Amino acid sequence: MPDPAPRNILVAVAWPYANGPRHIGHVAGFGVPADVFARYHRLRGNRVLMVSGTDEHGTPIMVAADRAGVSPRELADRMSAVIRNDLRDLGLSYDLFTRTTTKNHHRVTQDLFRTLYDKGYVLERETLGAFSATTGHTLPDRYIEGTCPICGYPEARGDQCDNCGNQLDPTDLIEPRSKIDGSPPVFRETTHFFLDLPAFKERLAEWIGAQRDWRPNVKNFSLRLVEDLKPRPITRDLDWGVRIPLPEFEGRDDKRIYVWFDAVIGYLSAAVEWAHVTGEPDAWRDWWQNPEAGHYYFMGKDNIVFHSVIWPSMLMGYGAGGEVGGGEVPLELPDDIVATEFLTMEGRKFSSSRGVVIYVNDFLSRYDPDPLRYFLTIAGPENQDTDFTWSEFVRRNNDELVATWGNLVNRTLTNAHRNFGSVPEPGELSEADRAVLAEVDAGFETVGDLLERASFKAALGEAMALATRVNQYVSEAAPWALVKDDRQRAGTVLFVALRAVDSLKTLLAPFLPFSSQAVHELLGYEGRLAGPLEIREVGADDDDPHEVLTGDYASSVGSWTPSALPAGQELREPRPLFAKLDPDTVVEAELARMETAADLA
RNA sequence: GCGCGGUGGGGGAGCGGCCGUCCCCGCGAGCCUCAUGAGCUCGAGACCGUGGGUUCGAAUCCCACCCGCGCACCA
Repeated sequence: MPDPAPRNILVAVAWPYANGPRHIGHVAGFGVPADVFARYHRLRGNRVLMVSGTDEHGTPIMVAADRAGVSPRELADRMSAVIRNDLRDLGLSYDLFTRTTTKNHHRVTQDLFRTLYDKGYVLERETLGAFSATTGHTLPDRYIEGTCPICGYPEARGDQCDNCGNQLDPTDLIEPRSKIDGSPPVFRETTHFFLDLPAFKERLAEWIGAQRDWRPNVKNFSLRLVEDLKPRPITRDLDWGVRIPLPEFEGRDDKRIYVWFDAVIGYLSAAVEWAHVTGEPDAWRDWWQNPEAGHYYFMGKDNIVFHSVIWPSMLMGYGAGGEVGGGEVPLELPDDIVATEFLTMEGRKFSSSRGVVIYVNDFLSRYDPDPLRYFLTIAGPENQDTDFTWSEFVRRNNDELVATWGNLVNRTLTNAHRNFGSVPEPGELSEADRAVLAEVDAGFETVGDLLERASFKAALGEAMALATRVNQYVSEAAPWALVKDDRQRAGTVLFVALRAVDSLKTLLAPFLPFSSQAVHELLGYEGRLAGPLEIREVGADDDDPHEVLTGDYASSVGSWTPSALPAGQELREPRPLFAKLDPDTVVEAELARMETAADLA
């Protein structure tokens, strides 16, 4: 297929909040789909910039820090490192995974705030706020509980009563108390800045209405939100967050920018930081100020509003303006907002506090990353909520990954390695030989088209169907029988099968990067398909040293093409790609582990 | 109230005629034996949530109801 000119693709991945380790539901939502998409586009020859980082400001981190007896900064440092390691171990190929506590991020956030303020999109309003009596900080509604004035339920939250379902205001609660320390909250007038969302209503409605490719849930939900927009606060009474860049707030420790506001700006600030780190400080503009670039955002469905309404409003309001933008070309709006539904755990909602959870690092301490990536793609919540069960995980691993793909690789390589030692020299190809190769080659088109459209489940299913197709070919051609009396023909069949496996390795590489690398090596290639990922320290020149997750993926760029495996290439000693799991022991052990955690919680 | 969904035993796709069709499993039978007891072939199994309607024709469009999930000042 003729390749069009390379496109610049921004893969903007939701920022995991650093108040604790992330669980597999989180990475099912933002991480794995985004990584599959980014890896595919690199293979396709496009210039990918995949950015994200840990989201480290706000009340929940202060609360968690308090509980742990450390400062917010210390807690954020600790959790950021844990999350960074988890994402690396899962093989999420960020070009830059940074943090919101960097100088660069604060600078970019302040520029956005300042510019929106100067252009009149920031309003100042008096509101009645709830404060912790002990710390004086803003107490978010969900951290206040008390007796519901409607149904008398004693543990109603400040925003809603879980018993009768009515929306509440924290001032409605009878005997309100802080969920953090039990003290009664103090209500008082406070001044905050608000983002004037209604100012963008018409432009948002027109822009969202014109979208053709968004998933229906995202588009309809967003259109509905736009009908009823209210100004939204962008500051809080805290001392942990980005400082408000206005003269009257200089040196003041009582107000900060609201964490959600700085978190969404991370997509931009991380791109700016990436450009700085790579030594081409303006390179980020190739994505952000380039109308030809594609901007793709990945998140769980609970985050849609920020990406389809609020962040676009901020971008529209900022326009070309500000110190960072430079005043000439407006910043690009999202092209697609890929929101994933929710994953549940053995029929229950994930809940860290109730022990219904499986953390990424815990999972990866016992199982390999590719089976998890496989499960989360083939059985994940792409279009509707789905349930993670251990028995289904084991089944998918054993009956699909091991039996179809792992076995194909193993039987093909074993036959070839044992009988020939290297890729056999083929004779003339038969019709069946050419047919199977043509079908696999066509996969680069079909799987690629599905990936373009973010249909990950279908794309992986298609690639797996091709593996089944090659299994059929191998069964029919039976090279193990041929080798006894027609060595030439056996060699031809194995040559065809090896080429098919080599192509499938590429087709599966976005989904299963670790095992595709293994196949690459077994086939006798040197070097890496992509990566490796690395954690390294940057920012020393800016007096702001911090660790980031990054990697060099240049080797994979443009290799989305059918195999050209040369005859004569030495094969390595085959070994199984995936571990088969014992259903009984795994399911029993994991369910017991979950029950123990739930009992402790 | 609004949005998304409800498809053989499990999980999904299909979203006006080719459809009760397709995919991954499970189940039954057979073939093969190179391969991690893996692979290949054939078969049984469904009132497409329920009730209405539109249409020459509906899983697919409309209405009502039932069930599940979600719904911004939480991050």
